[in-house]
Amino acid sequence: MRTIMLIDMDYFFVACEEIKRPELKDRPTIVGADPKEGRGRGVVMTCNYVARKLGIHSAMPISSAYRMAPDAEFLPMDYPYYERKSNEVFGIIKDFSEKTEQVSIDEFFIDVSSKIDNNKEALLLAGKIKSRINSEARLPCSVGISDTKLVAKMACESAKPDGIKLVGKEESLNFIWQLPVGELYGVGAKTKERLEKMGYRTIGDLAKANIMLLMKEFDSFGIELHDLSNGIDPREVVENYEVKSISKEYTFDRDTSKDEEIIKSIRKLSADVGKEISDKRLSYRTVTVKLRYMDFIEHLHSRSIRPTGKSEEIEKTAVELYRENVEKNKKVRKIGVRVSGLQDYKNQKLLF
DNA sequence: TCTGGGGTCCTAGGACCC
DNA sequence: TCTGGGGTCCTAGGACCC
Repeated sequence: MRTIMLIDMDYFFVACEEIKRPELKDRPTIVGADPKEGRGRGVVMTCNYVARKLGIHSAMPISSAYRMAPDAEFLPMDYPYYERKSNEVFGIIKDFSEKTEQVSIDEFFIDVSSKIDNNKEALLLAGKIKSRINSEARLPCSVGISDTKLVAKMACESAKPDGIKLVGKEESLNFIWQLPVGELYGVGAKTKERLEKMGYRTIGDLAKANIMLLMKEFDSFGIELHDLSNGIDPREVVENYEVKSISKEYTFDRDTSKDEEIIKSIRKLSADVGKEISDKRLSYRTVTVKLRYMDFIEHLHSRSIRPTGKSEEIEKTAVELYRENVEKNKKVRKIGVRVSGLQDYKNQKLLF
């Protein structure tokens, strides 16, 4: 029997800030875009539970949050700091098993099958991990435990905040079947809508659906939906080492069609991406420029070149792609630069 | 009311090669 | 009159996750 835990940090970015300034714990605190007196264009990344009580939540436009709580503490992202805290947490987790996986900056899987014999021991171990993260990294987290990644993840959701929830193999179907279909991992807004139109409201409805019908609507994704909704999820906990792409994006304060302004941003973004490429000693093959226009329509334009680690090539290619493709009659809202086709520069050198 | 930034994976058509 | 088949790479778009 497998036992997998998902450890998910509670309101991570703000919790990190609260370490530096404990007084924030009693105040609504938001990490995200600069609200600019309500004119800011970004969103809320995370907020603490004091802010949530006021109706604020992640992904909400920062201007709405500002309107709801103008006196809240609005903090900018300090990504390098959060990354350090994330690594600290991952280091603690790795003490408990060799089978670990970082899912995102604030989520980690750990397979503890070989460390425990029963549910009681699993809960005990989860408590130990949680309290070490609490005392050493000084951060709150929640833990979901089950025999699959899928159910561990969903159990964790219901454990939040600051909780531990174990869903045994026997109860796992009952547990997920009562949940709305949109809660299934991998089902987003679009798929949810299509599923509801087909008459499936809960994950249980989906589980009992005719697989042929699902395949007709979703092709191979239909099989996946059928499996997941029936608790079938053989995915292992595996640490994923290599990065596939690196990107930087920037949203203008106001939509613009000024070439100089846009190209200036492309240069800045290219330099930032280039810095990361050289810090990580990588080479890249493909440069992509992303343009989001004022109507929110997005276009990607990419070009593959000879593998290189040179920062200047990013800028040169990105500016070319922009000039060749930009739609002159529409203002640009957001610009992005991405590189992919990454390889260790060391290995790459052998090719020349 | 207005809608970020950083990622991953999948699909599909066309080019190109054998 | 009918115009291969398979594999891989490139580009673009879309859905999803945190």
